[in-house]
Amino acid sequence: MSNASAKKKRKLEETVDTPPTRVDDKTLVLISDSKKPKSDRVTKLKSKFGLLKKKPSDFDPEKVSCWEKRERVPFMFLSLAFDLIAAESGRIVITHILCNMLRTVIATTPDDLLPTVYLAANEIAPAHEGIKLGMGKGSYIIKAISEAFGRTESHVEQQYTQLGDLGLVANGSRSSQTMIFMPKPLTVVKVADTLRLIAKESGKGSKDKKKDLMKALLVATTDCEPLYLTRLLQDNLRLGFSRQTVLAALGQAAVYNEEHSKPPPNIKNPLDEAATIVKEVFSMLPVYDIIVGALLTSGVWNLPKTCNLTLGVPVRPMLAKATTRVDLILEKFKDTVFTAEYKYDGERAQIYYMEDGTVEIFSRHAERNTGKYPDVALVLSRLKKPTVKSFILDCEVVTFNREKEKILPLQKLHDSFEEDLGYFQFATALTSNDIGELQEFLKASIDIGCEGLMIKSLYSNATYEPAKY
DNA sequence: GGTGTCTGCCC
DNA sequence: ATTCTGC
DNA sequence: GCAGAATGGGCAGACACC
Repeated sequence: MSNASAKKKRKLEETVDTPPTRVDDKTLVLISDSKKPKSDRVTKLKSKFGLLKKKPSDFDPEKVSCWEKRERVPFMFLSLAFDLIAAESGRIVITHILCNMLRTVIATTPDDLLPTVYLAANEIAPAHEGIKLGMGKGSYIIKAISEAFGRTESHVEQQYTQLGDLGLVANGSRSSQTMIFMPKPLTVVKVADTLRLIAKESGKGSKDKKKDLMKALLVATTDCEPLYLTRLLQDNLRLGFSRQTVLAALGQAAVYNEEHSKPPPNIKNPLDEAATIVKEVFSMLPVYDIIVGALLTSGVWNLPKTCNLTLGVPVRPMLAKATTRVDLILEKFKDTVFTAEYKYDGERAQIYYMEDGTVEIFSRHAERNTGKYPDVALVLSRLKKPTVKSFILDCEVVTFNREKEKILPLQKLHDSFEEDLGYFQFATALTSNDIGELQEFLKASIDIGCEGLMIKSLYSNATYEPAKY
């Protein structure tokens, strides 16, 4: 994170406004409103939000919020929190800010916790639902910005090249413009909902509709909102934190707002523990909707009871670590039995077979690939032994020339499936700690077009650990 | 309807 | 996927 | 060692545009 210094610099640039450029004749030219009084609300919020930076133990949500209980959380509040984070580079402080921000939302308008979490993580829907904004980071957003703020596209583009951040361009464009009437303040839900609307738009003319929805949001922004809205639209918050940090902050926030249960007595550090729980739970069931819901109704400490591996919702697949030397493997696994499998050169596939016979296939990043491999789905239903009612497979899909190539043996430990050469096979594996054998095995894997070996411990620590991302 | 660009996803 | 950075 | 950010090659599907 080359952030600390770069960020500070950006902050400076940010205050250098773009000169009020002449605009194409169809657009109203507006006068700077920087002298005009801001709404009371905003001033009040701005005078208080620095409190978010306090250590969570010294923080009081009641002192920051300046909206009524159950009232929709202003997008300004989130933006100000982002602004505070922008000046920080250490993740501990960033987590505190996020934690306090989330606590404030829980304390005032718990219904808004879910959209707030989504925006903070810069996501719009569970990964496996495949709901994407679908307009990249450039051209269409540039269009929206130029239309919303009355600039020419080429002007925006030029500023973009100069500043290297469309968010700053948006901020600059906005601040030298004034509104005929104050727009209705944006709320967190409004932004989150609109992002979904943008994502849902598809087909002919959809790009324009997406652009218009963005424009409508941009037009309603003030202060630092254009910056963060733009970055949210670009799917690139650039604040030095990401999902893991949000999850940790969510867990910590829940500890402070815990009404449901006290931390179990044997827990040393409830904050760390809660953060870990939320992160782990998310890796098993990556759906904020369920986790946030469970968190609010029954608390963090009960999360693991309600949020579990769910058929049809892809877990984050366990990842491998790369190494280039076989001897290092022996060193690492010296006290345990391990196996080496060919590392097939294909695509990761996580396959769910539900009790009703339906099949879902997901990619490494939880994209729904069910329709991509119809043959795989069919073949598994066929080769599954009748006693097996449901299953989850984590495997590699490869293309296979059935005429020329043939892949060999099968191991015995799997007795839930029949193998079928060229359709469904278990990885070629060797269980050995003989360096010579391993070297040879590695070479053999490369010879048939694999990428190397996968090493897996078989006894100690031999669990499936979802990836932490 | 064909072509070209954009976008996102795989590794 | 890899590579780099800060913590 | 971990989390986050930035980067690259290849490719396919979606959409815009002529």
